[in-house]
Amino acid sequence: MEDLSRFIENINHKTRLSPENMGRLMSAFQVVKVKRKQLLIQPGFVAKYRIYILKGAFHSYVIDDKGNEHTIQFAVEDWWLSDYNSYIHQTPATQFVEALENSIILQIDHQTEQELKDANLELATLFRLMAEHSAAYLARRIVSNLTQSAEERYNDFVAKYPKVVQRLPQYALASYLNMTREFLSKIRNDKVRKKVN
Amino acid sequence: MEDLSRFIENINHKTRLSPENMGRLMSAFQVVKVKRKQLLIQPGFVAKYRIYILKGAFHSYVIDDKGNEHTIQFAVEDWWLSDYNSYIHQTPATQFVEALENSIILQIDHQTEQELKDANLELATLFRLMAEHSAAYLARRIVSNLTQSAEERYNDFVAKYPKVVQRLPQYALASYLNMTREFLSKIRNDKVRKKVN
DNA sequence: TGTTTTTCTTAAGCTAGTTCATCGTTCTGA
DNA sequence: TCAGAACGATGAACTAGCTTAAGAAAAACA
Repeated sequence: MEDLSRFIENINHKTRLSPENMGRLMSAFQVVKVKRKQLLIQPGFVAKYRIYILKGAFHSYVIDDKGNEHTIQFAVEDWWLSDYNSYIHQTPATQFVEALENSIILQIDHQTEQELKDANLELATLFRLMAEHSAAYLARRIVSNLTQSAEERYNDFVAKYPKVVQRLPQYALASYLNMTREFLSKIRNDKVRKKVN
Repeated sequence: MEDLSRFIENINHKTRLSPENMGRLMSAFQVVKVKRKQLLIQPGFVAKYRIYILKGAFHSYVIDDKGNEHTIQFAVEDWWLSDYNSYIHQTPATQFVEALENSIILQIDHQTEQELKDANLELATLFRLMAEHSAAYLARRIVSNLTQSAEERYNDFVAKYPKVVQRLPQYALASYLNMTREFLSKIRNDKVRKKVN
């Protein structure tokens, strides 16, 4: 049996649910084990699930016309993840969602989520807050992309998620930060050299 | 009196409201006239209003450490606008929201919106859908920034919003598309030359 | 445990996009 | 209606970040 205390805390941190609603919510999710490199979402298929990570790490990415991979999003323990456009609008996905480690997730399918949203005000509020927080987070990321240099974006990411950085493959972090892996390698090693001198 | 038919349509397009809820929603907004160059939101102040544009055009922008202006968002007729982080979390804004033309807007203040969200499921659903659509839109923009070249971003913008382009100052569009005004000027004129040949 | 595959580093050459400076044009507000 | 300010075009010099290539290190897995 998995430990769901942090999941419950995550929900309660957004809005207080009655015991009945919390129970209803909990039973709407199913626990799934996922092997490293396994794909949860693939371009062309509609994203059926919204995912919460109990253990492990994922990234979502697209592959552009030239065949280059671009990481759109990371997620580790206690983060939510999906192909947002595909899940919300129930249209074919454009992103891959892939496990970076052997992982354990909770997933809720779109239909069930819809029923919860329509069930009562408390549950509707929960999902409204999730969407609002997502939008606010994405807006901050756009500002960062428009205003910061590659090195600043890297420094900020390290400052914000020092533990996460060590678990991510460098090529995925580089493309998430909108630079090549080679350039990220250079930034990191220039930094080390400065410290030594 | 302003014509609110397109506003009503905008709402109905998201979710069907009962006549009572539509009335309640409508009376929560106030009509405001705004002069060109007037600021609706300024860094340091909490964004009090969510804005719907009846007539006119706005952009939101930040000013970075070096004093450079970066347009974050445009909005014309029938678009919604605010400093999303500031409005949702009621924290001090980081963005300016400025009228590009003499405009007429509808605005709802955060407190009133909160009351509507808490009033009943139908209104809660409306605001949930607005947040979900915002998040999905922002996610698409992030993908575009990560995968496209400057010229591709420009071409896509023109293809999507051909009418809007003509109303925007070029320097604002350039920074929205994450390039300098000079480079956008070059892209445009290279394009003209190609057509001539 | 060894071998295969994936990831990371380094460096040289390159280019998409920037910076700076100047000039012509178009607003705009009094 | 006109003077000042804001905006856009252009070109030359520059640079942040990319490409390519090849070897070293690390991780995966049989």
